[in-house]
Amino acid sequence: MTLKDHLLYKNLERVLGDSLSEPEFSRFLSVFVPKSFDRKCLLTEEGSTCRYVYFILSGSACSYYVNEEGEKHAIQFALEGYWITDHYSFFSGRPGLYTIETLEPVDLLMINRDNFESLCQSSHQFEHFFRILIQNAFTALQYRLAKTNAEEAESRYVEFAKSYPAFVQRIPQYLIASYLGIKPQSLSRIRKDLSGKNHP
Amino acid sequence: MTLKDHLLYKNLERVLGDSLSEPEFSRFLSVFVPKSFDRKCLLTEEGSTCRYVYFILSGSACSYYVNEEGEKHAIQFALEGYWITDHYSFFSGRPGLYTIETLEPVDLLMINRDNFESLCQSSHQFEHFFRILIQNAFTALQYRLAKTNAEEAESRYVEFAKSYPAFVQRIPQYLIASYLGIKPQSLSRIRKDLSGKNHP
DNA sequence: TTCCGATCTTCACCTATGTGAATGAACCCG
DNA sequence: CGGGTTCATTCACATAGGTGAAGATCGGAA
Repeated sequence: MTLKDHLLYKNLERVLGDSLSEPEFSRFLSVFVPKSFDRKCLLTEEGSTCRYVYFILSGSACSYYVNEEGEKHAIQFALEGYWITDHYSFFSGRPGLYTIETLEPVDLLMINRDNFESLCQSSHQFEHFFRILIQNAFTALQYRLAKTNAEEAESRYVEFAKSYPAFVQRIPQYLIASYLGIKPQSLSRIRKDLSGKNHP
Repeated sequence: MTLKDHLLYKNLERVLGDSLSEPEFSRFLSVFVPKSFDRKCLLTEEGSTCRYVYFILSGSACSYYVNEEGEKHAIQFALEGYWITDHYSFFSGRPGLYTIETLEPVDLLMINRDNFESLCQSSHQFEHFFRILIQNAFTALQYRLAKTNAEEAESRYVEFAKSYPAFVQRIPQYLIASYLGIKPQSLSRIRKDLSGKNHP
């Protein structure tokens, strides 16, 4: 089990290739703090500043927006190997818009704003990594929004289930429903209709 | 009229501050190609690779997704001082998902992928700029998606009109409707209801 | 094992938004 | 000018998805 087997190393390697030296990665890793949480813990809460970016090593978490009716609307799901934070709050320092909650017991690595910005300032390579990371996230989010506005709930669910089968297994359906912009009862109805279509 | 009055300089300055020297900016500017378009020109088209990132100097443009029914769904509007591209296609080199069309006659600057990537590789400062740029775009997009899923059409329109009054002036309503995820007739109805509320 | 809270399903009914068509206003471009 | 195209508005009606309530299921805590 070397440094290069680290889940975080593999994550960086996917963008930086093998130009990432072990000592450099070691420096990168050293500014992250490891921590574990039970399920149903809040990593950050709407209204409070979100002080960390989290990298999930095991377990799962979810960020969500709560509207005036108190309904949770999932923004992002994170399994092992995923990054998650309240970008708005983390980068602006302002009170958070979203809440991040663990869905399963979680092991993670966290980095605060100062360390994040010094990593980026001290190393062009790390800044490049985070540029690509957020660029990919942006691309995926834009596609999701296009589909949300252009397609019906049923086809959004079908595409979601096909693209993220692991989420369907591990994330409660009422959160998946909110991620798709519908109510749990509607998702239930859609799944019933679909099972009828698959076994006619 | 010096270099520092350039709309693009001001755009960079907002992120980089005055650490951006004139010679550095000059080098940045030199890899952009200026071009003008009439209204209703396609800068890039669904199915073709999007070869450029565009920076609008004057006029307006819109990127949109076309679903199977042939309906246009606005992704982004761009006025002077805005950046626009098909991120997916530009960065992956794959056939585009979106179409970008000018809404008014446009003057713009365009940069291709090779020049974009060499700028980022040759200068930590420029890579930093684009990291922040996309990070801000991501943050705004995430908020928009949260609102799309959590709020009704009327309040989405009210917030949109308040946040982007210039868009309401210059962008056709059927595109604003599609941006909000509704039909033009529904936006028309919403505006009628709102005018009733404002003048009771 | 039993109980309790959390989640999922189903149903009957409701409403926000979609649909299709008709009309009129605005605006190019000849 | 003038006629065609594009866009906004309105209306009557249709429907996808929401609502509220009632059970059904299931897993964890005692």
